[in-house]
Amino acid sequence: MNRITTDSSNKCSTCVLGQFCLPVGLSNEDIDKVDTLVTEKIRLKKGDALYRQGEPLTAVYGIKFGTLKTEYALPDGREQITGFHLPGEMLGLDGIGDNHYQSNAIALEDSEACVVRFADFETLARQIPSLQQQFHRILSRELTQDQRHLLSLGSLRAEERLASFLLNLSDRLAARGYSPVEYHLRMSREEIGSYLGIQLETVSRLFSRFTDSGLIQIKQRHIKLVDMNGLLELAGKSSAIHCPHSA
Amino acid sequence: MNRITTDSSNKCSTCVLGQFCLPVGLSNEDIDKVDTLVTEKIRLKKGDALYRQGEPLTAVYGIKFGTLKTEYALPDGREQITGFHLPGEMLGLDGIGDNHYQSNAIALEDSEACVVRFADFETLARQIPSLQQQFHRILSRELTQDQRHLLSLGSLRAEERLASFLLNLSDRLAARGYSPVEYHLRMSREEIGSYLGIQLETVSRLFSRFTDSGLIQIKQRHIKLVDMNGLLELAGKSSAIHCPHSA
DNA sequence: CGAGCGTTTGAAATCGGTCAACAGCAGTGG
DNA sequence: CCACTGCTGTTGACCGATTTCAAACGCTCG
Repeated sequence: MNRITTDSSNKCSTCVLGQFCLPVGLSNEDIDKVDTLVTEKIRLKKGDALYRQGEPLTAVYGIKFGTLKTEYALPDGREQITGFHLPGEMLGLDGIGDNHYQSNAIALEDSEACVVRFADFETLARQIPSLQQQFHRILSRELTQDQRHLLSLGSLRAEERLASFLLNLSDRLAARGYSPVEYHLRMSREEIGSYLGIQLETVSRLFSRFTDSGLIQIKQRHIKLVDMNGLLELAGKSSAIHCPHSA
Repeated sequence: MNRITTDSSNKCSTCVLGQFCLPVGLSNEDIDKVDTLVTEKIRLKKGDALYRQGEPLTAVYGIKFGTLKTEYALPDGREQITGFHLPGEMLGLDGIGDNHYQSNAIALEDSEACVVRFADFETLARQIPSLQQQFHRILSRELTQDQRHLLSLGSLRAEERLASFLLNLSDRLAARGYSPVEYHLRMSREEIGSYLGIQLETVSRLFSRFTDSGLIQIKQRHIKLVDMNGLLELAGKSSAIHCPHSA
């Protein structure tokens, strides 16, 4: 991981991710102020940590590009992946509570994160109401996302969990301009399993089953959602656990 | 449920829950300002909803006394309880993201909640840095709490989940001045099961097993934690999923 | 006192986990 | 260019924790 200073071509004011990230709803003038806050970026290679459990919080982060996972590790070796994070999403928010990050954030591919120095950010948020509001919305949606995840782990069967996971990814990628039906899984079967509270073998078996049922095609980590309605019926026989999210 | 106007004897400035709620870290002068914001309370009878999924958000709430649960309902009838909430904790935060509450908040016993009109709150938070900071901390801790819950549902066995649930309650009650070893469960076996992602029969069986092992004594919903260390070992063979929380 | 939950307990069924073998592909170095 | 090695993913067989189904009990509240 290495820190780089943001050059002028690389500011929030020109970032296409503005619609997902902090600048939502800000005037150009206000975005310029945010630019003064975000003067640094961190480049991560696959496997690098953006931050680790226990480190003091100095900043929160916006993902510029790439994919990260956040995970909790238990002393006995087990670990739980609590989220996969795409460009425009914010990371490090769980560290605000006691000024130390609560989880590890690890890059699943080469990635880059914008550094938002948190103390400065709070000051600026007091001056720009819509920045403050957007930050509250982001935190709140993070809560909603986690609660949907809880619903998945607590109430759905393995099959349903995997289907809604695939649809959730699909939606989030689509919102970012990627194909909703065909994409690359940046995470291993084991990581998917951890996220969904099932074993990697079960993930693999389900992928095979979904393929046999004509729901998906999958080759390595390249997946194609063939029968969206079928997946929807599996996942959300119930509700749209996968749908809204980052606005 | 009925709304009542806060009388002067019932303000944040005199509330013993200040140490858990919004006023943490505020000067007396600033707390007075918060008082002007919280002019109303809602009294709930057991079973009443403080808010329901889909209702527009107008306020967030601080629990004055009582116990609430928050739950997600799936169209097919299944539901997931995402949290049990004690005095001093804030509710409704998941509604900030899109201005509509995402879950139902239901009283498990007669309870009372302080109404924090959200728009006014954001305005005041811009004027009082430590209020803003405390709000961020509360949101962030809520995230941490949910992530611990995810860890529980995703990585622990039924036995471990129940043990850490009991210890988590114990800690939170202790922080509020109640006995950490003996308390009243406000929720049914079914609600515990929903929260932990297991069936009510499993909860019941585990209580019996814990009793036989000399870990607890339980009569109806009155529970006594006899062997804390034993429970700790079960729950947190791994880590202290139950420990920190609301500061 | 009776109705109706909520809870306990047992027995049978099952989903998913565990263990194990193997296949596929990627990277390394001869 | 081709073994060699290691990691990731697939598949099978068996096992077991938890669920499901069912029956009975005992509070609690009208």
